[in-house]
Amino acid sequence: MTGRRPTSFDIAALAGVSQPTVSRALSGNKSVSEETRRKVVEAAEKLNYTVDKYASGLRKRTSDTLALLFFEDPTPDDTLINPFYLSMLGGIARAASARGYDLLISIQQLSEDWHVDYEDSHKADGIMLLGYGDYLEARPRLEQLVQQGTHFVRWGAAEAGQIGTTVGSDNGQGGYLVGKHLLDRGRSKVAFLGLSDETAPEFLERYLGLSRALGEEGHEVVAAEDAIATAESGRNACERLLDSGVEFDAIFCAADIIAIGAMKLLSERGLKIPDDVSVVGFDDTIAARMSEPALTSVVQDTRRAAETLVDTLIAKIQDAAPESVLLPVELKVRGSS
Amino acid sequence: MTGRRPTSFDIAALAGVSQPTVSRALSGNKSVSEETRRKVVEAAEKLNYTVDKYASGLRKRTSDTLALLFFEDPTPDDTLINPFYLSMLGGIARAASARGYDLLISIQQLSEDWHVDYEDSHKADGIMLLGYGDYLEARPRLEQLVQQGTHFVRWGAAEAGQIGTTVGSDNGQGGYLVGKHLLDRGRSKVAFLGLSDETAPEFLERYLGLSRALGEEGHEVVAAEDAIATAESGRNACERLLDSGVEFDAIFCAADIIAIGAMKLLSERGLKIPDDVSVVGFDDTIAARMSEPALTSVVQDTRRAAETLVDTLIAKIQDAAPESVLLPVELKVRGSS
DNA sequence: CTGAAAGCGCTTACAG
DNA sequence: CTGAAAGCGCTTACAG
Repeated sequence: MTGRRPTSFDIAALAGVSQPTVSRALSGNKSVSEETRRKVVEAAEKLNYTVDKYASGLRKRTSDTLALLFFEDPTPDDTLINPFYLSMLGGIARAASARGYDLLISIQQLSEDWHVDYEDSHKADGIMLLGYGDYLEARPRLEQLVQQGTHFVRWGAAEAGQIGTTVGSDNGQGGYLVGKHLLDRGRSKVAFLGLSDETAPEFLERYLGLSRALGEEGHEVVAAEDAIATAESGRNACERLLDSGVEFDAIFCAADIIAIGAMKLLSERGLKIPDDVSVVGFDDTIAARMSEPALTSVVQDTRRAAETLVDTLIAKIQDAAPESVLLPVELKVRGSS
Repeated sequence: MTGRRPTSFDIAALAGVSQPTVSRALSGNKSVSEETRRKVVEAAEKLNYTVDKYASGLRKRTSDTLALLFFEDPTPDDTLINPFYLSMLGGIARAASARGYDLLISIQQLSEDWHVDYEDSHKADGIMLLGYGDYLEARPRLEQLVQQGTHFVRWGAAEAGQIGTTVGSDNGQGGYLVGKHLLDRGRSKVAFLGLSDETAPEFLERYLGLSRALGEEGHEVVAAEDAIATAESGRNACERLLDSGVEFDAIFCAADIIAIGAMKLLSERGLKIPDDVSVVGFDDTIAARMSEPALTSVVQDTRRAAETLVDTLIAKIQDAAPESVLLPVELKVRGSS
């Protein structure tokens, strides 16, 4: 550091006003005259002054910071964050910044004691939870957050009975669109790769949506193999599906990354996509668009999702008690179906 | 929010000691007796107390926070961060956390006035710069950082003449390994997709490494088409390459994501990979491993890169003046070559 | 090994 | 519209 940082007293001296006036001028306080504000801003620029976040945070009792907690999928091999969550990062960072908040990031294991951090130690005014998978395991912790009055918003399944405020895509509608589309294409023996129980509520909603669409035409899901959001897991699930001998003419994967693994196995086994099997994913990631053939997928509006998440959290911080939000999705049909 | 947060005075009262002793006990100060520390820790746990980051930061004049600045590639269409940088995020977050630092994130446009932030306003003790592409444009800003005494470490090209401390992969060695490998496979008419000028020093190093390997056998790069790190750009560059009529039997793409786009175009044009054209990428992303055929690529050790970046920055913060670091790379041969 | 005192750099009533 | 005063919750010399 070239000398010490300038403080508001240095600015005050240079501008010929008192120190509190510097604070008022720079925070946009209405009562400061334009003339005074101009002098202060000029002095601040000259000395390259910025308000000390820690002093200001201590006094105001707010941090102007949001925390983003990524929860890792419990992958056996490596520690991986679902690419879709990662793709939301940019939008969240931008949205937070546009609204005057800094963004603190942390990667968490579901097993860790994450509830006592961040807002408790006054690092953030509120918390966003992303990629939180296992509903049952985390339930007590979410309840504790609610009880402590912590401001938080969860990304994920937004169905009734969820704890706290949630922002998420309309997963049920997504699954339903996929079912309708496959039926349109003359495919009625649809298998599902993903989790279809309460441990992964988003995947479950997608499954139920598919099931509903098929049911309307008198069909049902012919098979469901468990897969978590990794290509490896998708590949293995697809292998179990093939080995089970169940007949199918389409596969709906609960995430693109699962579909990527499944498609790779299918082509290794000599199956043609979409002639022998239609494949559909969810998330519309880059990998999906670039696969061969390009993957039909359910699009979530990442930018809007990110903004909604941030805005909802800020509303909570301001005690506005916002509702949970369900964002519309869209089906993007490509070569794989 | 259930009442006000407890302070160190509350803990002191409960533990029957003075407030400074609470601070000492919790910060691990050696002079506190074990007996006293135990009482304090017990009281702190009982009241769910954590040290206020803002008060502590103000007093200590350090923030125990690192800032990570992502620079977006100037994509024409959408705002995208190179997937490779995103893949480093997890490792960086974990490494920072393991060393007792919080991590602040920001997405930046190269054009913005990013130097006056973060350390200036005392939000972070140091800054990591990732995905910084245009060397020439950013040079004056980096020089200003150095001049201001800001603690920062850059990820990227680590060749001589770079400003400040840099941590990066041995891109030259990577390009060289690719050249050798292609020659081994009997391919000598190698085209390059990426940038091969100073605006993208990492890409340039990869290009030069390839060129050196080919040169040792009396060959040279047959063509170089500009591409930035997006699939779209890779596709376009590959199209220009094909349309140029230049003969080639291999393509080295400066990033996997470029290769993904190029491979897609090649197969649309009916070219077989690797029979007609070998394709090699750089970064070893998931998309590369999952493409059809799987992409030969240069592997950067992401975890080690992330840890080295964080450790180097912490060393700088502690005024240890660390050297720039060049990390070894490895070639992962797969079906595409 | 522990306590009393000072002060980090701000913001916000309180006066005028 | 502006200034003098107090205080946010800690950490760190300074004593003892």
